[in-house]
Amino acid sequence: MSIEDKQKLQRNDRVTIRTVATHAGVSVAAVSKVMRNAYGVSEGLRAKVTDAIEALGYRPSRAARGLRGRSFTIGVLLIDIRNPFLPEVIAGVNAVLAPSHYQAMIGVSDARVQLETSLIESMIDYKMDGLILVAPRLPSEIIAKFAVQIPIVAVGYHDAAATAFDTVNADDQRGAEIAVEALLTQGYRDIEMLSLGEREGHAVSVVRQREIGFRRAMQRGGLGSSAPIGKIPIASPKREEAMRKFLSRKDRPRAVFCWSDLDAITLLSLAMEMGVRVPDDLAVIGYDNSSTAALGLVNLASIDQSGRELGQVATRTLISRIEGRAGAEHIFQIPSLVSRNSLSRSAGASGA
Amino acid sequence: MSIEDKQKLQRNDRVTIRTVATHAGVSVAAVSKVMRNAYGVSEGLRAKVTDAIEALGYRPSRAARGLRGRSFTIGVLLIDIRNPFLPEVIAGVNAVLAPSHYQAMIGVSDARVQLETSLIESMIDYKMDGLILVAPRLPSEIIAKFAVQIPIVAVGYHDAAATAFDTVNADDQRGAEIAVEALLTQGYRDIEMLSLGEREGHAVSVVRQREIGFRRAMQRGGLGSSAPIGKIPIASPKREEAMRKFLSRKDRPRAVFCWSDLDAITLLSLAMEMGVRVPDDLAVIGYDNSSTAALGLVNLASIDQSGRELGQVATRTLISRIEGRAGAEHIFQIPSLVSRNSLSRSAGASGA
DNA sequence: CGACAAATGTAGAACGTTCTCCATATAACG
DNA sequence: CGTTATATGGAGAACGTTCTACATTTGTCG
Repeated sequence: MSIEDKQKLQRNDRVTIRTVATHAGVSVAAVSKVMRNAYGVSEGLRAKVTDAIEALGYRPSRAARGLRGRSFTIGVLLIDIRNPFLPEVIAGVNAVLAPSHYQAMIGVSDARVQLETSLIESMIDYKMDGLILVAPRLPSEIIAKFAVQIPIVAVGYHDAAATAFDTVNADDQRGAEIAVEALLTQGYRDIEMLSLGEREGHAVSVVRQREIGFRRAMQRGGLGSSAPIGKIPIASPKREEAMRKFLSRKDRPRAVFCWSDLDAITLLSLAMEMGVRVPDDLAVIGYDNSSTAALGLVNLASIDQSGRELGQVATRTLISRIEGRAGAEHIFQIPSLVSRNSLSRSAGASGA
Repeated sequence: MSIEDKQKLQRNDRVTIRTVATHAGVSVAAVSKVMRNAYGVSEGLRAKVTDAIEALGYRPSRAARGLRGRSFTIGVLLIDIRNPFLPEVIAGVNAVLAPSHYQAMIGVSDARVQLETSLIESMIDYKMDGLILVAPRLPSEIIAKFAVQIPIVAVGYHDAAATAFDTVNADDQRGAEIAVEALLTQGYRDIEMLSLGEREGHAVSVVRQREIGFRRAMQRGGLGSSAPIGKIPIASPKREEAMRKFLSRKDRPRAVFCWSDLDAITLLSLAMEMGVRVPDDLAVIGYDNSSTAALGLVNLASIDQSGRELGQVATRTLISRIEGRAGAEHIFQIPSLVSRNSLSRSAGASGA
């Protein structure tokens, strides 16, 4: 070590890998080896280095790491932070990551394709080790293009044909079927689905999948000819308006399946205001089994897809890919019905 | 440009600042100058460089940037992603950041001090340009220590004496006062607060502040001697249990102020189950004015503190500090009452 | 025309890691 | 003892930026 180096050490207070090396009386390369527990490190060396790290409170710079090797960070991209289902996914991700040396950084795209793209690029530019995209809006080819640069797992994105990236999904078709079957079992025949309007065209989207499942189950139940699907806009003023219109239709169905609890709960609320009794006049099933649905005040039957578990599985899948797995995996989880009063008075709060 | 450089360009496909420089026929330093729009760049040079960037689709590596200078990223630390108030703050942050060249990366600490610390350290190690901590659990001295290394703005953290970092808060004391005043105006005298139990001791926490405001307003109303504050645990089984116990007490108060909508809504729900009529038997005011509170089904009066605005203000404050402001700022916002049926039948859904 | 100032562009040293060789020490074997 | 394998540690070149110091050109003024 030269004299200039020593001087530098004095005035600059940041503890770097070099400080550790000096303190432990070993080379920089040795410290790096210990950090990454690479091959060729003796017990003695390891001990010396670990002690020095401890004593100095050394933390490797992620920026510098990213420049050369891995950054031990995985990026999570959320389409929207307001949908209460998504925080569940995050919780699952964090649960798996907590004991590891990885950390999650989250970006929120607010459903804007451009922001989504630029966030993904940023995460790549940070040299993150992998990405979990939750319900991305981007077309499959684009995601595949990014997947060349960084391991990617998409959650809530139905594209079992993708070869460049993995997908982890609840079986949304099956979920919708389960909802319809439950309504059929209760004796309902006059069933409609309320889906998400506007944009959101791709078949990859969970919403489309639920529509497909809805149609199939209706068909099986002998109601194929009339399986109407209404569209509810996302934006707030129009949204309530569309629901009010639905509720006041005189050919209003006897039962409705909503693509998300978000809509189902608002629908329940408006129904109460307008004097439509649930489930007597109208049975309602939602999707996601959000915590609000479980409230006694709301008591909404819903399809449970455990976002938490989805997050956990996605994280494990991503890590396995980071650590070398080739070949895409496409994982499905089977959702289940949580029966509550909005489906049938007798149902109570018992699970399915 | 040497021959080796040319060869490297061929096999390595990453577009770096060097690629751009070669393509534009200028130096690397020149490109960097244009990127940072630094002093000493002619129109001609700027044009050449911008064209090259455009043509090559160049994106600067954040990792490399972080190593030397700024990374144009700001970190946001959330204590919890499930409280629906927090996404609002994020929305505010993103709104301010969107038109700028900054981006937000979010970390979730799940209220665990250790995870919180390590996330802050990570963000520093990433050379992020600044941090927004939302309702951090860390003591002020620790935050101050971090603030030496990176500009910090704390949101929902009451420490107007802090000199090392800025704070942005809703005036939680005032919010609680407003709630009590509203109850007093409705003629209630028998008022209790339901606060957050367990941990969360510091006076910096919003919860403590609301307790202080509650006590003061009760005192002013001549009810100083009896301003009882109950504690509700966070964890789920005990939480409902405590609320049930509260609701079935025979000396149950006529009105209650809950520290958060989260609790108020569950309370409303249990009240319905147990046959306690709201507001006739029990008036309820919550805090945060979450979207669930606004549902007709719930109809919970609440104190609105606009998380969105808090996020916007915090972001602007942080940026001004990043760009050189010294001296701490401590900003307050005044919350307002949103009156709804849980306070008084006549209230309807009209604002305050 | 000479002297000085201002404007513009460049070279090259950081920044803090990782990781590929390479050097040395030790062990194993005939 | 010489040879070869193996285990251990180190030197030093990347990685892609930023930014200071300097060189060059152009402009201005007496």
